[in-house]
Amino acid sequence: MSPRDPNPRGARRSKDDVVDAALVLLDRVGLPDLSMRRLGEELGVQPSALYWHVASKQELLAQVSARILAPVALRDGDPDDLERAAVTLGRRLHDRLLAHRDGAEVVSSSLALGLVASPVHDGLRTIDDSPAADVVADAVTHYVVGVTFHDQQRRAADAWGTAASTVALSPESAAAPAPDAFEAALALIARGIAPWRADIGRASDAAAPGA
Amino acid sequence: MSPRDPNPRGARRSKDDVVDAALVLLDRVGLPDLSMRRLGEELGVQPSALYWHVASKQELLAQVSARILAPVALRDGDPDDLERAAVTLGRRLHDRLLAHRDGAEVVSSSLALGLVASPVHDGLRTIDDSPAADVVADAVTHYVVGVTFHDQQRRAADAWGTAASTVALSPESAAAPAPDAFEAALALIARGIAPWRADIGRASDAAAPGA
DNA sequence: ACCTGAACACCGTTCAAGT
DNA sequence: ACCTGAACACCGTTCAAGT
Repeated sequence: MSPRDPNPRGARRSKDDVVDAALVLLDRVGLPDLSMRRLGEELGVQPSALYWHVASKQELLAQVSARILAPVALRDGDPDDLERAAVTLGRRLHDRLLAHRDGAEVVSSSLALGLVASPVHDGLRTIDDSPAADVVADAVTHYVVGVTFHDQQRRAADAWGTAASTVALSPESAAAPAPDAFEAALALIARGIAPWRADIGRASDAAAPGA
Repeated sequence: MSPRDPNPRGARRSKDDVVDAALVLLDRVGLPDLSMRRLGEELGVQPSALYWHVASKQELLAQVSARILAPVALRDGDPDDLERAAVTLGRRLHDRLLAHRDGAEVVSSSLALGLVASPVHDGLRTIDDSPAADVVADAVTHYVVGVTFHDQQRRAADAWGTAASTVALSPESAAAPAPDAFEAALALIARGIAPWRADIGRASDAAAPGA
């Protein structure tokens, strides 16, 4: 019951245990309160012990990001044209980010640091190996992550009274677009970019001359 | 010359001085090293003195964000149709974020917390007061901020060797789209969404029944 | 009006040493 | 192989008190 010493006998932890605990703790306390010390406490271990399992907090968060993103991957039965696959992956990414507290912020920085692979890019590349796939993936990923990050931060701020400052807020906090606006924008981004295969980025070196 | 006591006589600081110094320090050391203690040192003042000028570090960063974003605003001579104005503002936002170290990260969180106004939203709303303007502004803002954040983080990581981990990187670090791809994507996002005025978000309450 | 000094309650990370 | 204990070098913020 007590948070200290939940593992009184030799029961050692694996790296997976550490990542699991981090994800659970993230959902309970949020990213700002997810510290190595707090996580150690949760696992009944000194903070320094965590550094046997992971090289740094950033690496730990990258593992957490990978867990969050795993179900986004393209699967059997998904559309196989660029435009519709982009919408499917974007919607799935959105769902996954919303499924965990501060999910968008955690994933955003792991993605930016290149410590986790982007499932949208990976998925769309299997459908279309032209540079257009990356451009669509960029647009969809940044839109979805941006909207979700904004949304989650606002919720957190509203919850803990940080709101009402420089910017005049409408009562409902003006936040994210309504669900149908999100869906519509996602579809339009994909529709706007996907069909456009002209020489987007001849800057890429001669990689796939045949395609 | 010495960083301590550059203000030996009574010379007191204004809030503007503090924000100015924060922006200069940001450019020199980057966001991770921009601490209240370091900033106090730079101003020849105890860290606690800063709290007379700003309520919190977050508020300080919001002021810094406002300075960064100020020149993005729509001005005379700018296009007055939604699609072209969106591209102009997006390009301008990109330039401003790139003009300061970690600009995208600083602005991103101030924007998400609602502590600074979005110049893209404000600008486009003067052109078109339908909900479509907000949807275009969302897409453009999140795309530009996302791409720039990604780009700046990768540069920083590459510079200080954090790269080469989980994800296989191409030698050139695969980073942001080539400049022309960025331009193209921005144009396509605007072109994809702007013309689409159908009932995006009837969720918004009856605000502008005539328009 | 603006600032000092001291304190509170924290951080991530390293590293010798233990089992 | 996995962990402890102690330390290093920091954080943001508060608050009485000074001028």
